[in-house]
Amino acid sequence: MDSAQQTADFAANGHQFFLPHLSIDCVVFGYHDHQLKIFLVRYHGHEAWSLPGGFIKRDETLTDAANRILAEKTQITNVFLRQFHTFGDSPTRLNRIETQQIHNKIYAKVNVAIGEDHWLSERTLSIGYYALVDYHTLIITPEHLIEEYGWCDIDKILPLLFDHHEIIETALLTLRSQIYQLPIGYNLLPAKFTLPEIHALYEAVLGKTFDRRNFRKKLLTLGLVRQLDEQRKIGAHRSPFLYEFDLQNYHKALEQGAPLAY
Amino acid sequence: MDSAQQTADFAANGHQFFLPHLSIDCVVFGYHDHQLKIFLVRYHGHEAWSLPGGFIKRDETLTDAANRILAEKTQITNVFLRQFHTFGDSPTRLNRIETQQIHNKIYAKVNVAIGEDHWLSERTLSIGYYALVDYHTLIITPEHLIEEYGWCDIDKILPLLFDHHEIIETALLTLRSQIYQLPIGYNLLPAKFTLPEIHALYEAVLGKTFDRRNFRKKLLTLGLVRQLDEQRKIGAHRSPFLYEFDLQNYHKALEQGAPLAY
DNA sequence: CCAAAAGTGTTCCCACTACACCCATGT
DNA sequence: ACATGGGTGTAGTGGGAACACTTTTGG
Repeated sequence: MDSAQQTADFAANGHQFFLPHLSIDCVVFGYHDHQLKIFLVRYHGHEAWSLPGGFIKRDETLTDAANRILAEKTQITNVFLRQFHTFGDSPTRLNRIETQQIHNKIYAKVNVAIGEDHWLSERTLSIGYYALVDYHTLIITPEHLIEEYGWCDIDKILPLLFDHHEIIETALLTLRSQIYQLPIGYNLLPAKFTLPEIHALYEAVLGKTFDRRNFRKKLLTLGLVRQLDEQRKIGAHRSPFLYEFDLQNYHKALEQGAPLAY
Repeated sequence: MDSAQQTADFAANGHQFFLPHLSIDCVVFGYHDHQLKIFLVRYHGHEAWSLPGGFIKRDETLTDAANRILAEKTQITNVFLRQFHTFGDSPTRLNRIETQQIHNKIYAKVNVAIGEDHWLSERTLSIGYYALVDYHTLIITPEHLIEEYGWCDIDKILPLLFDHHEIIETALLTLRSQIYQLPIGYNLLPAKFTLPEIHALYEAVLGKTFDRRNFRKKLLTLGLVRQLDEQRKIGAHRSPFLYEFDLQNYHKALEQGAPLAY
């Protein structure tokens, strides 16, 4: 956990180590209980929530920065992480006073006043990345300024700071359009999963329903999954078979594009 | 045309009006003579060519900046212009000395020395936009520092500064993948065009061949084009029919996505 | 035995594919 | 007449879509 001192240092000297005017925001998608979810944080001094994000070090590549920021906030590494859009149109981001006030409230926690000329008050464009992670493997590294964090259902997104609503909206559209060209699932499901599980995942992500039989046929035809000889006990009902991804075919599909479209 | 004085002023004071660390580069696609082409410029002091680009004003939205930069360089407005990726991984861009030297050579033309601490020597990420324009409507506004400019065949791209090769490569991949979801053509062809023309355009963009009959069938089935009652005289051969886009269906397809895939 | 969830096969149809001959025009 | 390029139709097939009953399991 960052100490108050470290946090205050960042506000005072961060501009020496990080590029100003640019940030990275991560839309972390998880999946649980038939619902697509997004990981959000709430900073001190605000009712509104935010996407986890950070700044780019002056001597670090953009890709490295995105992975580092995600790892810092969630301890997740080696994850599906993709840039999807850069945001620089929002009126809030153009307004220095608004930007200053937002940061000022946050840093009040460590008794740092963010003035109008502070580097954090300057206009900042945000480079959006989205990640697909296993809902369960998320380990949070609480930062000093974060009061609360958690998963939020995709259809019950709370009020957000800046243009984070637009960023989530765009990320979701990107995810939905890329799912037609790329297989997903490997990053959102446990290693072994049942057909109803991956079926419900696709329905949750795309927001529509698919025929069970056709869905299975398609996955097997594409060779994306392999049926195992095991079943899962789910209590009072028939035991579903377990499946696993065929990683060879999966990665081939990732590279070449393999529509799982209906 | 920018005067030498204005250009020198930009180098000296540009950082007051523009955001540092960020630029916009435009990949302008045109189409002519069965070839997909890209508009390139060559700066003073360099053999290598560059994409037309520029900086974002401090009080201007990102979208406005992209349109302004394209308009400044090419006089083109109201064009299909889309952000596709932000580049920040290239070693050249991380290397301050290389960046300084490149700018130094350019600005030698106006007798401005770019030092190691000059704002133009700082690390800059580039936001890539691609545009589709009519090859013939391009009117160049020669800038003081530009020695040469012109269209370059997509498969004969010359040596380029920075990571512009990677930017073009990514733009082309984006164009090719989006053509499967979005109709193009309206921005690359004259208002009235023949079937062989749009057919050859698709072949040039996607780098493969399509059956003439199936291609026409698909376009008409989708309702993207309308056959007109006119023909074009093309000299010693049979006169082809003219077609025009059905803008209503065209825009519907742009919003909803309409694969023109084979 | 009942409720809840999972497993499974067939038919239809449309859209993609492949394919070749005739027509118009200018020289 | 001929060379060049443009126009046009049909038949086959494979993949997506629609559709309902049976099996398992625990209570």
